[in-house]
Amino acid sequence: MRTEYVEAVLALARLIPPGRVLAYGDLAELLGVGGPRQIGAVMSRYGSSVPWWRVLRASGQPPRCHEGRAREHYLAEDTPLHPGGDDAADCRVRMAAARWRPDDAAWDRIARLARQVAGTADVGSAPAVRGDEGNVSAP
DNA sequence: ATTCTGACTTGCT
DNA sequence: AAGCAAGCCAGAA
Repeated sequence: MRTEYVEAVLALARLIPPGRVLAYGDLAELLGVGGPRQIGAVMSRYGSSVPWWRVLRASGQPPRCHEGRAREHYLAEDTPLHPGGDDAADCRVRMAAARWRPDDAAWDRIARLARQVAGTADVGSAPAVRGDEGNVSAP
């Protein structure tokens, strides 16, 4: 696993604002390299220094074996949680509401990171960004 | 080279 | 809603 990839993943994780989250697959898609499992591998090994709880499974479940610690952060950051489960260790984040939508400035940084991991010789291979797909469906 | 494994996803019961 | 199977991407044995 290339160092630049790790750095990019960690940098991207750091970009996620408090109270918001992103799925492993989202990070992989944003970087345009690798898959969800690669993100998971990076987070597992190097994620301790970044807000790892803001990176979770697409289902809204926190990383395995870290539900308890993750939940404390969610409560502290007012991350939207599913009702009911906000009492047990199996709390789930409401992805529809909590999923981070990067602003223009963030997109710029993300594109920079993507270019960085794609190798210096890429021809504007920005990630398959979806400009503004609606994912915030307010219930 | 081949097989196993994993902080994953998706689709089908 | 919950469990299962197959896909997927890379690193390790």
